[in-house]
Amino acid sequence: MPELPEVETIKNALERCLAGRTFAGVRIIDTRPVQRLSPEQFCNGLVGRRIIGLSRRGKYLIIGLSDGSNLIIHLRMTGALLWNPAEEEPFTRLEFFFDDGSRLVYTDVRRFGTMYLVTDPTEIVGRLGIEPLNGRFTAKALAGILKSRTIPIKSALLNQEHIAGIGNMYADEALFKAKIHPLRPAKSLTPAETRALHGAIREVLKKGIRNHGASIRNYRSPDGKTGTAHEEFAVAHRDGQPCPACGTPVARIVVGQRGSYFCQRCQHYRK
DNA sequence: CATTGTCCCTGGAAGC
DNA sequence: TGCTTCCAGGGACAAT
Repeated sequence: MPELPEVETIKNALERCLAGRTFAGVRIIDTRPVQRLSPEQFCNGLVGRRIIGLSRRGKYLIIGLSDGSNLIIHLRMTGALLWNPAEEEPFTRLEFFFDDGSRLVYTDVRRFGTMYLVTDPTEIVGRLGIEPLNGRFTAKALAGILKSRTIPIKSALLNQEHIAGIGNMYADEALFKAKIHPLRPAKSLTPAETRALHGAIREVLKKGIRNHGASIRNYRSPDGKTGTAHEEFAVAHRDGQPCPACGTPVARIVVGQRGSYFCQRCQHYRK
């Protein structure tokens, strides 16, 4: 499941592949991912445009084009972008062809992924909250986000309108690192806990990027490889395995309809 | 406004 | 072995 570190990894890899290339064609096998535009409008808007640069906002990948428009892609759960795959990829939904004969293949088993072609990116990403790796995301900023909210802290971290890019895996990892129970009301965190969580969020995301993302399910980087971040997860998707800190088996509960992994001992429910 | 619930989608796992 | 049912989950949207 691509979250911030996975999308950042994809962006970095695709930058090297795509920079300066011009779209020569688009093959839409499944129209579902293409939002707002007809397949014809989508193709016509891309063909002939050169790629200026790539960026990321939350879990969205933004590909800037020479005419000022932007191709914005969200991979949701199982979307993947593969650069010049050697073999035919299963679940291919769409293919982009470039002027030099290279191609970018979009696969998505569950067909939840979306793509947009817009002039103004804020149309799509304008509602997103603060970037957690931006310097403006301080412990104080986090405190401001949490102070009035009664929802479980885990749910608050997953709300993209508060903080952009944290998904299920990294929320669990950050809460473990800060020793906070996922069900604690967001507003109940002490200043010390808020500072710990702020640092933990930044650390787990940076570590995820260093390890080129986590491959819990279908995530692959554009070269087809899997990341290694999941190998160093403490609790995420590790129910029953020993907590790296105390050895207690990792527990799984459901918080806001999402499976949540944590250590009942290290993340004891206080207050 | 804040919060909760439903839906989308499909392969793989679990159950019978 | 083979069929059926359940589950995962980001985010849009509706309901409360």
